[in-house]
Amino acid sequence: MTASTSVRTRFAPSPTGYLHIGGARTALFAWAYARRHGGQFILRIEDTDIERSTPQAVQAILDGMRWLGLTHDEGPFYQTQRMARYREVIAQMLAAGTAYHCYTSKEELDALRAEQEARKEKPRYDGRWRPEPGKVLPPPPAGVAPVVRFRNPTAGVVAWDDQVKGRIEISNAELDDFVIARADGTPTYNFCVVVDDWDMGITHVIRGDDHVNNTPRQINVLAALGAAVPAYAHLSMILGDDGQKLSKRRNSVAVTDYDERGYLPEAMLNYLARLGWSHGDDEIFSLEQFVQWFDLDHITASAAQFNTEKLDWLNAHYIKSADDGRLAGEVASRLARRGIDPEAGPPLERAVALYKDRATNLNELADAIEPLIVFVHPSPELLATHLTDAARAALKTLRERFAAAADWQKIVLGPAIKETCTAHGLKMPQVAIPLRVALLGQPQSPAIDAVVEVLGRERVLERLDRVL
RNA sequence: GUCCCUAUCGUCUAGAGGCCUAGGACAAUACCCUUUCACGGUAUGAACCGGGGUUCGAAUCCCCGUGGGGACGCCA
Repeated sequence: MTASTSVRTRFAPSPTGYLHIGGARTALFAWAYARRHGGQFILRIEDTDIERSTPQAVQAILDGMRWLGLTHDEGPFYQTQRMARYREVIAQMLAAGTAYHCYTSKEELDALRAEQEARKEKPRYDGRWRPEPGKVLPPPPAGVAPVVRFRNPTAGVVAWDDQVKGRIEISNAELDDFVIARADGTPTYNFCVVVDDWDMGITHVIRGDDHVNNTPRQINVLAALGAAVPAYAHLSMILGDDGQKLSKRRNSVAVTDYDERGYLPEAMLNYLARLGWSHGDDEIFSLEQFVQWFDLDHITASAAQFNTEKLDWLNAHYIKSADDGRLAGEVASRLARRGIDPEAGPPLERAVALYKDRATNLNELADAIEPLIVFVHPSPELLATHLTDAARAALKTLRERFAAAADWQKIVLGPAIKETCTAHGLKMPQVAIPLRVALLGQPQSPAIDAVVEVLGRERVLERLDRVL
């Protein structure tokens, strides 16, 4: 393996809510890129907005990352713990003249913005406190704490080769001198990101599409600092199932909601990997395979709509191929949450093996297995349609055969059912369906001999006695 | 309003000028398998946003529209 220059990527959520689907995919791609190149993946918590950031949200993000198995190599770093560093850089910039104090009040700014909007112009700071050669600045108003603004270049263009979107060029004339430190001295987001990416040696910034417009500003600050400019890859957003922006009202946005809803993390990972990225016609692949294949060249530039049906399909696939012991554990905890003792029924591993081919999620699997544990007395309707006199007679015969069966195994139970059919002049479904109804309270189940076997003799006889 | 991004089946996508009468997958439909329901298998229908260029040739390149998204904060 060629020791490539060490790649360093980061995931930098702000802890104002849960780890949502879009964030999870961003994290996955940044993580995979670092893994692919034997680099480092850094987790950074952007909590400078103290009003909205909460420790619970930090924990929720950590939980989501852990559920997906996206482990970081460094961090988590917290921006609130790096304030001294930001202040230091701001002082340097002030001294170097790449930043300056601005005393414009919020009211003045509002008025300026209103004027510009009235003139149908793009609202922006007009540079009234920006020092220029030969320009005489007014004396600072007394008692006004200034903000610090970045002295953005006025000429030329900022350009970068976005790894997803291609070359993007923005004229400096479009950019204004943005605030890097508030009047109270705290640094702002666009500034912190730059210092952090610089200090942390980030080589590839893989982040959401919504940051494209911040990129030219960040590049300018990086240049003012004499820092190297990382590569940028902007991922387009993920839309909800309905084609609308993801919203907490309509969609499950927290990635851990999917855990609760019975999805396996590998299904989620596979789905997310394939949403906005492709490797030819490949649809199903492991995380390991994904890491080997992942590259920035095959990321889609346009927004993608989340499709629960496809996620369901992948989830069903991964459930089918999952280890029975693991599934039994998942089902046991889900049953326990419903107040059902998972030990009270047949061995869960055997039940899971019987049902896992037909479930699209773990909750459905638990639903299917529940009647093996808790007897569901058939409804009067089911009794009336299925437990006809002929069926009852056959089931009575069957009960005796089951009671006398030498061996409680499919190979003897299956023939016992078949022979009972013949003896009563009935077709297989005419006995099998009433038997399902009697045993499980429902007319559908996996192969009836297998169900009878897993249920065990005692339960089968007891349930037959209760119904007949 | 200004700037930026974006546009292939219902959905996710393949496609980087001829391999495309556009491929795969989910979903849909039909059939097969079957001891019911599923699973599985097979098959079918389904798309290059519109208009101009460039070229011998365009889904692929350029321009203009249109649609969608984003940004324009002492939010992140």
